[in-house]
Amino acid sequence: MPELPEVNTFQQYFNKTSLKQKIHAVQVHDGKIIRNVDEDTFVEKITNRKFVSSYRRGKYLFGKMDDGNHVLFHFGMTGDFKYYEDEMDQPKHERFVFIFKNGYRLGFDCPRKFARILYLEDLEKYIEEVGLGEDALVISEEDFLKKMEGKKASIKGFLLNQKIIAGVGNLYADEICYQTKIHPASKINALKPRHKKAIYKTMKDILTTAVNRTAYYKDYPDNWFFQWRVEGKKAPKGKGTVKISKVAGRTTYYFEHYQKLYD
DNA sequence: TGTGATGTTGAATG
DNA sequence: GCATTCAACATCAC
Repeated sequence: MPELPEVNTFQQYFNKTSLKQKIHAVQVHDGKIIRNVDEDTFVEKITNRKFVSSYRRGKYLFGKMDDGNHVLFHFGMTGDFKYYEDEMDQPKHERFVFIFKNGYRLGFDCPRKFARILYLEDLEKYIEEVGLGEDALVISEEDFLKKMEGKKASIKGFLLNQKIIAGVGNLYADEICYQTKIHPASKINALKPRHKKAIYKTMKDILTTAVNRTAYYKDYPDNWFFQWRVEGKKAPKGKGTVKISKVAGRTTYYFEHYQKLYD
């Protein structure tokens, strides 16, 4: 489930469990998700190092090691960390694991192998190459509005584009559209300034709330859209029923008439 | 059994 | 060249 709030929770978990401990060994069970170096290099570069800090930008989490190099964790759709001691607790789809000197392990679990792990010697260069946008919780309103200038794409496509702003994924994009009463297929160039400002503010509010609640869906406010992600489900107060369609190539849920289409 | 799923990429399209 | 869309990636659950 890793969008910005989830990755933020992973980061806290990583910081709490895995910083400042010497990495005694690295075991790779399936090297396919390590994208830029081979397994042996990965193991060699990380063994005997320790993580000293972490940096999150959007859905990307960078672990900084004591030699200044980084490991990038991108969780794809199903990536997850698990810190454990007993080998019996190894997650089912663990792809690699860091074994610390104290005997504990940080496993990287990922059923679908959409995650990508990179060993990086130049963090800035990598971010530049990928063209990764500013973090959705960091970007200023001014910059956000500037990014919208001249864009004709759907608002949902805009929010999902990690090169523009980093961190919003499919579920939170739908949530933002719902809370601003804007149809996700609305064109950016058809939106009024007040709509654009509302989208910015709502995005920040939603992400901040989600982060504060550790991305735990069950703790989200009752009036959020998450619970309505069921096609045909009836909503109270004349919002109609939930519609499902494809916008920007992704499955999209919304209230057809309640959320106005600007085209 | 077939279909689609919280993400990203590079190729294809307009 | 630019902005945008789409199929592909690998596996599991319904």
